Order: sequence, then structure tokens, then C-alpha cells
Amino acid sequence: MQINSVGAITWTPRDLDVFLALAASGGFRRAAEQVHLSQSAVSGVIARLEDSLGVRLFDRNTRSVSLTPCGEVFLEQARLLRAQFDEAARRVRAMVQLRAGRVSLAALPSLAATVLPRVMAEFARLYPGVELNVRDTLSGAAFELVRSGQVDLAITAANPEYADLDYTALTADSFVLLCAADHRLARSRKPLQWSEVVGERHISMPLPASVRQYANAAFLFHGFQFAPAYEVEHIATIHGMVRAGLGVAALPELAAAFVGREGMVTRRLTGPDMQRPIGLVSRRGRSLSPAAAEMIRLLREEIAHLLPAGRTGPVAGE
Amino acid sequence: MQINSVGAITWTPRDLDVFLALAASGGFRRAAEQVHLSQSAVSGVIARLEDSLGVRLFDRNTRSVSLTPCGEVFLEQARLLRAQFDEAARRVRAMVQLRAGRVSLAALPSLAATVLPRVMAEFARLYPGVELNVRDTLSGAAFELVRSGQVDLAITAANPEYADLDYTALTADSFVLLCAADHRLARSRKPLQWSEVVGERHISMPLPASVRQYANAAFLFHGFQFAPAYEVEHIATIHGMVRAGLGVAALPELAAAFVGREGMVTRRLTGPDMQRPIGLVSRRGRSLSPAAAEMIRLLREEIAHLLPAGRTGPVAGE
DNA sequence: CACACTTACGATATTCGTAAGGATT
DNA sequence: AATCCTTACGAATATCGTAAGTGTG
Repeated sequence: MQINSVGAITWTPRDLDVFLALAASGGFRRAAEQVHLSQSAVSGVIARLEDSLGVRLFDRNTRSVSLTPCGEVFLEQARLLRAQFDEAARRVRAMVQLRAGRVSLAALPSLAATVLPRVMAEFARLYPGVELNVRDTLSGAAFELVRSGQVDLAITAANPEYADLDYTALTADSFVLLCAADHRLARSRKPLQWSEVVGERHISMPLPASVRQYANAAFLFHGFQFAPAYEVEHIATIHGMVRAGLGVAALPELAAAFVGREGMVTRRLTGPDMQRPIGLVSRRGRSLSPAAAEMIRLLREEIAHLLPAGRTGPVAGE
Repeated sequence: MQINSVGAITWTPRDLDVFLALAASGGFRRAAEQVHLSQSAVSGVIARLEDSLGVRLFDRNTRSVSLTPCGEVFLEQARLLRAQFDEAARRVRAMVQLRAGRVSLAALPSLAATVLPRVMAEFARLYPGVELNVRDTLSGAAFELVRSGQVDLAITAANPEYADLDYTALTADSFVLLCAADHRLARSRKPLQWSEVVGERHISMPLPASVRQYANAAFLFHGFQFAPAYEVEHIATIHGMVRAGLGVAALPELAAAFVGREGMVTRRLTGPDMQRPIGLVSRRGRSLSPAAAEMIRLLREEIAHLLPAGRTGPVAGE
């Protein structure tokens, strides 16, 4: 009964439920049952509520309980508040349960065009509520996008320049040679030595592409300058040209894995290792969204499926 | 660290403030200062919050604290929630402080046209945020409107038929006679006996009006049948007709008080008391809105001002 | 080595339930 | 006379703060 100076608001969702139950049931005892409390507890909650607002919220008599005009106003607000509580919890839980959210990632074009689409399709099928966002960029740009927070994740070749970012290896991509089915080198399926392919007409990508950089390095490692006959931007173009017999292509196996196989043959390139390390890049110390974590899981699964067994180390012949 | 089964949500506005402070300040110690708590308390609040949602909301390291993706989502929700809390308190308080709300009342036409407008103007001036709603109705309708909750309040003549409603007397209205300034009865200002006015040409209202009912009763009380020469609906019409010398009018003093005085004279009608009890009607056991309570206060004030001193009892001659 | 979050533990405050009290129909 | 809300009081629970612990830059 004392007229306090309208204390700070400290209502819990529970208090609101009690209020709503009382407003709905029109009786302290009935309300108490609904919320699994004793009447006296309900009475206490209501008293505190009224105290904190400085107004009587209910007109009580022994027969019935009804809202005062202020109570009506508060009822409206309490409903909104309750809904907002539920909404807050719902949103976060939807995100945790992968029913909502967004995952954005950057990937090397050679991966974005090959392994990634499968994973994306699977992800979209499993989690239709999650927005999916992919950018196919060169390796440097991928790192930058992660660093600036524009993407959650990048799947790209390792790069020690970006030591401030977390890199976790996924696999190491060995090179294969892709050639037309009627090509001379297509007669056998056995692994090839790099020296056997140096003299061919090669089709590759321009220098900024990691595919090309690793190819250059591989040739250099064996004492040759890599001078491709053609330089094209897209993996699909390489594919078409190889099939047409314009030349052969030395490609990381993940980049070659999904080109249509018809009319072409891939042969493993062995010899001193020249592998492309592929991994995931994310901001150090920042946790990933549940959706991004799940995307990683699916990626790992897909790659494990493609490159079975202990295929993270050097590649032996098939 | 234990993975609880995502407990029920029991966040207080305080918890939200702690969360918001931490998100804004990026440090437990700084957040603790902002909300006047110890770091450990802040740590505890955040831990409980994360526990209740089943997700980590912040990435912490010794140097900095930053929101996780789920934390970002929760931040958005927490802001809305906080705003909704404030809004709820604000709405109710605005109502208590008469900065918002609505008061609807019914009044007898004879009052609605005379005393009420002044009070309404004063109310509107003092509390511009409060919506004002008046219906001028006959006595019976006024009671019905209160009973059905369509108006908060009625100001009308007492009626024992509506014993289920609260009636609190405001005043008792004595009758006065209104006549043109050049009328024979206007020569004196002294109180009149009812017997002196029986023979005049009277102007009154149709039977349903309480003004007419009380006039009938007054005449009957003195042994006469009241047979007005004219019956008109509106007080302003009576006013015009009286001034034009078409007749005189026996009116309750509140109903006569505000007719323009020019060209007319009022004389008190004394003799055996025949007063019209005027009072406030509201629903029994239902509290009034702060605005309605204030309206009552202003009404009382205005009436006390009009009918000074102990003028609630029988009316002596001026 | 310094700074900042986490955990442990004792003190405090709040809340709940039982039971008695009071008021209204 | 019955019903229902309010108040009082003891018990349980939860929270806060101090202080020590741990990990990171």
C-alpha cells in the first residue's frame, strides 16, 4: 500500500505470464493453477508489478478480478512484450537449428565451378531456410573478403601472407593431366611423369589464378618454363578446348573432378610432389555461425567422399 | 560449460542491459562499470544468457570481446525487447500522468450545454494528450452507457433504478425561473414562490427530459398539473424563446447558469424543496482511469465554484 | 609480465509456499 | 456462511562481490 517512488522495472517473462494468466482467467486461484504457483505467489507478483508501475492494474473483489483502464493498456503492452521475448528466443534458436541464417563464402573459381556446387545443392536441400552466398574470387581476394568480414569463410589455397587469419587444411590437391580421349597420352591410365607432358600444347589460366601459379611452380620445379599455348579464364573453357583436341591441361584434381568426363581422360601426374594445399580460411578468434560450421562439415564430407582414404598426403598412382 | 537443455527464458530487463552494455563496450570491465556491477556479475549474467539460448553470444579473448553471429542476431532482438519494455512502462505512466488516455462521459443535455463545456475546455487545456469524449443523452441512456461500459462516467440525475451502479452526489440543483428582462416577474430579484409562477406561459422540454420530469413533479407537489405552452428539445431554444418574451422557464439552476444573461433575469424558486439531485455514475467496483478521476475533480471544482459555500443542501433564497 | 575473463565461495536479497487474517457477496 | 484476496513468516533459491585461477598477447 505504501506509495513507493515507482521502482525500476524488473519484470521477468514469468511475471508477464502471471499477469496475462490473471487477466485471462479473472481469478487469482485460477491464474495460479495456470502458471503452477500458489495464489499468494500470484498475489505477490501482481503487487510488485503494480508497485513498479505505481498503478492498480486490477480491480479485485471476492467474486471477480477485472482489469483497470491502466491494466488494459498494460495488457496490450504485456502481450507485445511476451511476443517479443518469444521472438527473440525463436530467432536465435532458428539460427542454431539451421532454420535461418546466412552463410557467405568465397572460393577459388576452380573450386566454385567443381566441388562447391554439389555441396551447395546439398546444403540448400537440407537447410532451405539458410541463405547461401558464394563469391568466386582469386585467392588473394578471398583472403581479403574474410579479413574484412564480407564473407564468413573462404575455401582456397594456403597463403602464408595472411597469417592473421585462421587456416585449416582440408586437403592437398595433386595435379592430373586432362586430355582428349583420342589423345596420344590417353592410351594408358597409369600415372604420368611431369617430364612426359612438358612438350605438349598446354591450356591453362592467366597468371593470377592459383591453378596457373601452381602449374608454373610445378614446371619450374622440374626445370622447365611453363608456356601454355592458350590462356583462358574459365575452367569450362579449358574443358571444351581439351575435348576438342586443342591441347592438354595440367589441373589440380579437385578442379578436374567435375568436368564432364565424356570424351576426356585424366591421368595422375606423379613425381616430386607439387600439391596445391586447399583449406578453409576464417577470422581468427571469431566463432562461425552455426550455418557456416555446418557448411564446413558438408564440405569436408564431400571432399572425403571424392578423395577417399588417406588421400591427404602425397598422391600415389591410382 | 555444461550443455543444459536450453532452460526457460528468464531474462530481466537488467540482463538485457548487461548484454547491451557488453556488446557496446566490448569489455567485461567496461560493461560492469556502465551497469554498476562487478565483472564477475557481468560474466555470470552473460553465462546464464548464453546458457538459456544454448549458444555462445560473444567471442572472448583477453584483449577484446566481440559478438558471435548469433550474438548479432540476439543484439537486434535485445534492442527491440528493451525498447518494448520502455514503451510498456512509458504508456502506463503516460496514462497515470495524464499525458495520454481517454475519458468518455455521458451527461444530461441540460448539463452538457451549460456547466460541462467549461470543464471540458479546462480539461483539454490542462491535458492535451487525453482524448475527451462526451455524449449528451437522457438520464436513462446515460445509465445504460455506463452499465455497458461505453462511457466511463455519467453526470446525471439520481435514479434508484440503477442500484447496481455507483452513484455519488455532486450537488442538488434548485429550480430557478428564467424570464425576459422586461417581464412582469423580472421587476424583483427576490425568490419566488411556485404558486406565483403557476399561471405563466411555460416553456419546457418533452417528457423524457429530466428537466421536464422534475418540473412536472414540482408542480404536482404544489397541487398543479404542469402544462407548458411550448415543448422544445434544446436548452438554447428555451433561452431564445424566453428572451423573446414567449414565456418563462422553470429550470434547474445548473441548466440555467450558463445561458447568456443578457435580456433575461433568473429568480430563485423556493418553497417546499424540489431539487434535482445531480451526481456521478460509474460502474461499481471498477476503478476509473486517472483521466476520469481528474475529470471528476475538475467537475467538482467547477460546481463548487458555481454554487459556493454549503450549497449542497436545500437552497435558501439568494 | 600484465591484463582480462572465469570460477569458487560466503553473504545478502528475493521469492515461494503454508497458514492465518479480512472483506465482500 | 462461503469464497477469495492479502499479509506474515520461515525456508529455499538465486545473485552479488571478493578473491584466487587461468589463459592470451
